[in-house]
Amino acid sequence: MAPQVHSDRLSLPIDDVQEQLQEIVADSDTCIILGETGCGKSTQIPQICMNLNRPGQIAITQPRRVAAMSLAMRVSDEVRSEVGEKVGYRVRFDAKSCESTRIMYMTDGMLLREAINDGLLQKYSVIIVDEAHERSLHTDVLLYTLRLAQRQRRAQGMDELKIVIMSATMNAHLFSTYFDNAPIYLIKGRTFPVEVLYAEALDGDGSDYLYNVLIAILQAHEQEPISDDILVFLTGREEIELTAAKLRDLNEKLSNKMAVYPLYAALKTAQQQKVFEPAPEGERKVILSTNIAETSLTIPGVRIVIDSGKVKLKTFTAVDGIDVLRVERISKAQAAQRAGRAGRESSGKCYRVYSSKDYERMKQSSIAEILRSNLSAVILELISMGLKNIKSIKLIEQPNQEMMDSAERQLKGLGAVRDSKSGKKLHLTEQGAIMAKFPVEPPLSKVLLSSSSLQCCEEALTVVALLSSEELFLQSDEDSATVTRRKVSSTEGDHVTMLNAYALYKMEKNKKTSNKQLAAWAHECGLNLRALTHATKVRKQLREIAAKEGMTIQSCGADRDKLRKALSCGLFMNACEYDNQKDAYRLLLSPSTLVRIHPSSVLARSRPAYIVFSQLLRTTDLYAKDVSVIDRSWVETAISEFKKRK
DNA sequence: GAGCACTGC
Repeated sequence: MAPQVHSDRLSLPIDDVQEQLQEIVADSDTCIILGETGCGKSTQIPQICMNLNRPGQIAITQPRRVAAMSLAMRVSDEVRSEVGEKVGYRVRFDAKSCESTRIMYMTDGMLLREAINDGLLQKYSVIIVDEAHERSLHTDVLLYTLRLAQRQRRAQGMDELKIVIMSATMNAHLFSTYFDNAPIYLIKGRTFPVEVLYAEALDGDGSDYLYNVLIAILQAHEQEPISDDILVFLTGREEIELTAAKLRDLNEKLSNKMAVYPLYAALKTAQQQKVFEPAPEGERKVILSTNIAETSLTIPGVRIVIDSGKVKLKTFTAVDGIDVLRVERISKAQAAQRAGRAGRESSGKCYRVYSSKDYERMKQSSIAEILRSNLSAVILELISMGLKNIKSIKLIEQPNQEMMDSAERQLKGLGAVRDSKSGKKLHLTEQGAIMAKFPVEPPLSKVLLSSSSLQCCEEALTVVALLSSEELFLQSDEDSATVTRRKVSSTEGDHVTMLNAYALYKMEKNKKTSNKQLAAWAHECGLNLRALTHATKVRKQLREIAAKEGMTIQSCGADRDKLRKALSCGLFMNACEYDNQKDAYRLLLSPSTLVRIHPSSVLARSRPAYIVFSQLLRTTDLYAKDVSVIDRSWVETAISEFKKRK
């Protein structure tokens, strides 16, 4: 029986194939469903699965929170119940569900967390992985754990775990191969044609793309109907603000005006929301965006896309353990995704600010996140799920051996895992088991763990929560911000400075000022309120885990040495010694690496003999971010033991 | 004295 289609929802391409889909899902333990944006798969497939009437919940995962929540609301409407009843959602810090919830929308990271407690995912009969083509780190790791869970449940004669993978029509063979040649079913999409135009004259010229993009904007503005909004893809905040300023200048001389809107994640929420408002009468909306507009935000009214062909990408290099952030060429798949943003509501146009030959030279698809990330958290999670032999890990695309070794080395150094007597297997240590419970990078879990015995857990929780959030201090020229910065600054380093700023925020919040007043206060102080509220939630979650794991939660009061000792325990691999001759720092574990303190640090102008930092990033130079002064003796033992093992 | 793309637990 085909599910009932309510008359108050618009017809979808998927409606014509409901019965075939139900058959496919019923007949195969794993299947791949391909469909372009707008075909209705994210709302309809879970309902089709529900009609199979199997016991257990149906989970459908999304890479982003907002998508999980809004899809749950839409489908609740369709089945005529309130969110949290038949259809619910679960994301970090927020959930709506009850005993009788059948369909659960959730982030893939959330399901992965659940898998740490129950590797067999027994409460679910069907798990649908949506947007699998995005290949987020969480999606890829989840696919691996699902494959394991399905096999183990089968081997133990338990209820079958049905897996449905949903993806756009790219690299489908990867998913199919990974799941024993699972059948692929294609749903036709409903998108509008987008005309693609190349800048052939720019063949091979990558030198001044920003200037070329500016010209393309002006050209499009001159030629295209004024009612068509323009979405421009650039790489980062700095060039977006620069281009915005130039366009506003040029505007003075134009008869048809442009309304320019910058758009990037670090932008204040209120300013982000401006892109959804209509432009002033008679003006054309021009949105200058990072790739936040590629998937996370859809802006209505866009009919013209201008694509720089560039993206800023972070890549982890295993040999030296350094994250590199740099501007790179996008892939063909990414170019298609960007162009597609012009055809959401009607036909559109995409100006590519590069030649068709340059396009041909692009990679077919982008390098998946799992191939360019530090894998220590992933490996720790898998080991805590019961995996003993990390050589047996088979991800959908396998990171190279250096990446795996680097993760193993880091985890051993932190005391989270150790070799078995035979040397073939890895054992989770007692510490490691607790570390895996915290949703933070392993070095930071180690900081938390160490803080328990060093009697400074309250402080460590705050610092780790802040390190898991956005940048705390905003760049601000206002005097009031400089005053605040000076007030909270500590000669002990950035971590204690963050702690002081957080204390200031808590004091202000206790005055019970309204949210509006709090925002005004934060702006005045040059503090990022979004970071502070997020850190507050993270801190609460971490504190609950710490309590549950039986850790001692105490405050060190004014004795911040204890906090810096705890930081040293988790971050000892990032300990540095000052080199007078080079006027730079050398990593104790890799003395040939020269590091500088990032100019945003409170220690940028001082030269303490020994430091630890929480992040190393190569941009124009190799910079240590979030730096604390330490005593060499605090890291001595850990360093020498690490060297011995090597 | 330089700027951190984007998600997520």
